[in-house]
Amino acid sequence: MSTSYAFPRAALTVDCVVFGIDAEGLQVLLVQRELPPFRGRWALPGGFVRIDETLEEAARRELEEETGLEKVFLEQLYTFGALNRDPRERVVTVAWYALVKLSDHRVRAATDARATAWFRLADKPELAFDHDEIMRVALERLKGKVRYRPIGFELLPPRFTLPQLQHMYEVILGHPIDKRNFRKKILSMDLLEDSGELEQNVAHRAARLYRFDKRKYLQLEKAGFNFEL
Amino acid sequence: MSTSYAFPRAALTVDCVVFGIDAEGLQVLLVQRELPPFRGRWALPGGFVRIDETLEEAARRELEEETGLEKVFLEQLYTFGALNRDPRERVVTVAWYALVKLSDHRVRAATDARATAWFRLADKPELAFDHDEIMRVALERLKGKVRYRPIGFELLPPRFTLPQLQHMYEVILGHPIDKRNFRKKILSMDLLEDSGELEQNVAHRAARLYRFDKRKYLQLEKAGFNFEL
DNA sequence: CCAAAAGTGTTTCACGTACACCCATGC
DNA sequence: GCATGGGTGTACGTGAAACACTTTTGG
Repeated sequence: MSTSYAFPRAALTVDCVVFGIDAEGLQVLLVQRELPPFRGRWALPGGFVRIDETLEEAARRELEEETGLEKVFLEQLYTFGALNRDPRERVVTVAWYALVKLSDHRVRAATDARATAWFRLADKPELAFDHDEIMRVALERLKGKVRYRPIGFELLPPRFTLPQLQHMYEVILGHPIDKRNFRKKILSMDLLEDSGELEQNVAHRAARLYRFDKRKYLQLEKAGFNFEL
Repeated sequence: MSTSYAFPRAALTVDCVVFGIDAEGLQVLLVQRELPPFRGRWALPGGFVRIDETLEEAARRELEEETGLEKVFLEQLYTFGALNRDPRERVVTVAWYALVKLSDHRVRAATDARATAWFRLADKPELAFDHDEIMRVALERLKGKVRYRPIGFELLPPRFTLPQLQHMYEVILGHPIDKRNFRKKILSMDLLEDSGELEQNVAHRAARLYRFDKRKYLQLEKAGFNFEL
């Protein structure tokens, strides 16, 4: 590093890939651009990093401003710095991915009037900038990480059934899982607490509701335990 | 994103954690700072990103300028943006980690006269800025990734012995590995090509030299194969 | 011939995988 | 009573882990 830096500087932004899940599969939260470039196109929520906020603060602020989401699970994904990823000027973006409980956020609740919507991955439109590429990387990361870290629970409500949990893994990993083997494995980790209650309003036998015991997971992790599949 | 960006901008840098390995264990390549802040302290090689180069180009350029290293294995690590990580002003750094074949780079070969040196992880000095933190994250990443991606070969010469390979894993993972089980497993992957030649100048039975067959690995990977431990 | 490290097989046990039927509920 | 999905157990095979001695080479 040299002492001063009188050269032109790249602009710095954050962008967030927000995943949710429901019976139809994985969904992403997008916002519609009101201004050029890519006016009217859908894009990842995001924006410029202010000089007095950290990268994570910027990501959370933009999420809140553009989509109304707060206190979501958020992890840094990758930083994209291709020269012409923004047609206006040099912009480097630090991308993040977020996992939210879709049931809590079905309805738009942002403070401004910007259009935001959930899209199924399958019928998502072509996005502005290099946001399709960012989404691809985010999905890859999610697929990889969900198998060895218990982050999938962030996509489910606080109490969930084993079929819901299994469905979440099937959707993300992209292949069916044997029901008995899945239950055996996940229950053998001893990380799920039986809430004692049952699903309501289903037209068939009601499933038990479980809670993920994060406290116990963190203890086991310290002791060398590794969550897997 | 808004249209223009008249606000003060953070400066953007890259920093590289360069790992090498030898009989004594893992080593990191550091450069000594010639200018304030942290004048005289050791730091990760790195520097400002130019407006007309990508992040990876910047990382490779700085590596070459400061340490003479070229064409090394390089992957993005994480982007650090704490508010006061640089005492002068707001600086966001995109950190990378590199794996090099130490044997090729024992000797300093950079074009400028800056002091650079390899340090064993154990007796590395306290670094400038938040570079200790960056190194910690890099080491964690290396430990995690070496088990499920064949990146460890980047630390070894093109032809290496099985004891060398095993030693590399023992050093990075931090625990001893059973020789017979290790050989059985690594050879069963069918990714090592026997060069037909033997180690030279050793005071004991010479070991066979193998090559990692990257071509075959890439094929198998496409077919769904997963490297593991 | 001694030191030092390379190389080699087998047994055991745990875990992953495959697989089919009964149960509870709402309509 | 029937449709729908929830819930359960076992047998088999593969692969991880534990473990000790012989071989080669240089000094």
